[in-house]
Amino acid sequence: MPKDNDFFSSVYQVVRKIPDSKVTSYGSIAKYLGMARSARMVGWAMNQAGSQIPPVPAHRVVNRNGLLTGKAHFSPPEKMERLLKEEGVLVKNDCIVNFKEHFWDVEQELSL
DNA sequence: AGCCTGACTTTGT
DNA sequence: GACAAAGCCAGGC
Repeated sequence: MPKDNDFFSSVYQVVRKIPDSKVTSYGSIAKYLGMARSARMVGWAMNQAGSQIPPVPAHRVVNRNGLLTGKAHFSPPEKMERLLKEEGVLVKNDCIVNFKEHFWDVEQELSL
């Protein structure tokens, strides 16, 4: 799957560029890649993130509401918010506190 | 081929 | 402000 791998690789690269204590949304990544209407594909890509080398910090990717929608897909679901807390991101009730402050806009940070 | 599901987002009621 | 529906692409059955 070389062709599709390119899209996934792009997602992984962007996610890896996310600095500590920062998070982003699937939509931002998708839009940056030109698939603004396919945020789900980003999530699907994250599904393979665990199989990628090096591993992708998928815990820094959340939905538009700052909700840890993908935490259930982690090895232990608690690992996601634990990692976020370790990086300085407060998580409460599976939601990121001060999400907009921790939000890392791909298009903005990468100077699109 | 057809239908259903999914780590999303936006819009309309 | 909350809930429902639609749009989107890919994969599994």
